[in-house]
Amino acid sequence: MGTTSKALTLLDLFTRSRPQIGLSELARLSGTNKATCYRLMSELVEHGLVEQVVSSKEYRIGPAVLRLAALREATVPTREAALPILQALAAATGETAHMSHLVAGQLVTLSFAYPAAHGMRVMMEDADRLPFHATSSGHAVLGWMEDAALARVLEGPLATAPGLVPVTADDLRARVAAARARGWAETANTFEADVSSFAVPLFDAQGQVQGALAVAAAAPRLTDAARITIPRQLIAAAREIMALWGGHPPAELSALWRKTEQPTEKVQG
Amino acid sequence: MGTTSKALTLLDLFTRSRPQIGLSELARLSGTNKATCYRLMSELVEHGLVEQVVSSKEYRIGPAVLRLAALREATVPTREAALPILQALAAATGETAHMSHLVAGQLVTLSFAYPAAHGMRVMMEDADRLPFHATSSGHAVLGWMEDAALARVLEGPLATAPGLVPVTADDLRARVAAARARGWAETANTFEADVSSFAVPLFDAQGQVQGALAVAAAAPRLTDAARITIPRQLIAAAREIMALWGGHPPAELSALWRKTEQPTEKVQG
DNA sequence: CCTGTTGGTTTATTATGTGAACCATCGGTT
DNA sequence: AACCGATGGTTCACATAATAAACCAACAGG
Repeated sequence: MGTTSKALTLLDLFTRSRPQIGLSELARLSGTNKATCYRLMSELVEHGLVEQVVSSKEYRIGPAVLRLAALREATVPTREAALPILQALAAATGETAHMSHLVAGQLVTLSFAYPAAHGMRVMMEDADRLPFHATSSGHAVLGWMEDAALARVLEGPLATAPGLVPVTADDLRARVAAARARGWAETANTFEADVSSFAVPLFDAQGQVQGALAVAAAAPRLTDAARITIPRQLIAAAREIMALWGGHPPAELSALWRKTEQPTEKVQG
Repeated sequence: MGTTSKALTLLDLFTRSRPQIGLSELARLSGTNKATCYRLMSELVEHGLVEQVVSSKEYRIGPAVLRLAALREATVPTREAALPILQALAAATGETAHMSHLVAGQLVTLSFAYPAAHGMRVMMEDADRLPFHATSSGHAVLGWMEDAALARVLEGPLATAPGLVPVTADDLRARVAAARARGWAETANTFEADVSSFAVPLFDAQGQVQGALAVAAAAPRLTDAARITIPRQLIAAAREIMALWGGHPPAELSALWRKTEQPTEKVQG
């Protein structure tokens, strides 16, 4: 592995639940030598990608990423442009909507919107990685990635939090297949308790999966009617978002979506 | 120089005006070998910090920075928290307000706000680096950094755009000294034509300069009254922003600011 | 006063990154 | 078509730069 990759791997260790990390812990987590780790972090600090808290000497993500992010949004406005659509989706469904992106093989929630309607909401945190195996977004994207992607996930841990629905390998394969066959994915109580989640994949101009659009609904108030309308609203919103990007779903998915949107029409050979 | 630093230097080449760069040009700009450059970029791509446009093969900033930026804002909400204050400042002054941060020795505009009032506005672009020598923000921060910082700037080019006020070395020294002596900086026609700019430095909890808060006013409509009120409004807003961060100006600056805010009171020994 | 932390530094060893030269491909000119 | 000057990408001998282990000073708790 290249040295640069090692340094960048260190960045991946910073998460929402672990935003500041000391040198020793960082070395432990990354499996690198402390001296190595120190040097790498020093270089990251030098460029502002990471900064060191003066009091505790812990490291945390630095201000340079803000410039890069602003520049990214200026060149490829994926996030900001999609936000209004996300908000409309949240308003229409009355549930939390969120969009996640496939970055470096991981699924990262980058934007979300809450409905104004209900007091109870499914809360989301951005900048968090979603596990492929336990989220509808994960299933939705896996359905349209190379088979190797699913294989990689199956090699990893498939644990769900205690009290939630466990996911076995066969289970996951079936869920991903179902997501592909149906055009959208649905999960319940796999990632968060009492949350039912619906998701569709998002594609770029090259027809590559880029991420997923999802609605996370409070299970107790999920009606049968909502079970039918939410996928339709998801599909409509996904189309809007992809239109912004110049992306489009593969023909196969497009056909599935049309069936979902117009369930009364029979497909005519 | 470490390999990681070289890779990160490549990231710095992407700017607002040059958001996508091909391999050869990147190697030229960075002064590295093409093969080296290729390998470094490949590693950056692998981690999503950079992505390659499929059609042109050019590189651009990748989606991974969005996660990092969201994480940064979640850990240290400098930008988002200050935004309302910035907007209030823009509204109060009727001019464009912007905040820039000192990151890795460079001054980067990270947020700005426009006034609703006037049709004519000084436009800003975020994620752009401000030249120290030609901006009031630059003078403001240089006044409170180590002398070496000013020395470094004096070593570099002091050019201004054609038609604008040129800045000599002595000039710059005098301007920085004035900014320090007065507690705020003021420039006219050095960075943009017909723009007068006012700025104050911002400090963190350790008393280190972190950036600058500035108001960029359209010179034609700048009244004598505004010349007096804008610095006061800047100071008030800077105090608010620093309060959010837990920062505070050094005692010397604090005293200067008090004099500016209450110009009628005589300082009593 | 011992023990286990922490962040940080030094060293010889060696793995890693490097630059020059090379290829294949593209788009425009002659 | 043949040529030119670009481009992105690859190869390989060589030297620089990264590494791991051991060490240090400082701190906290028992």
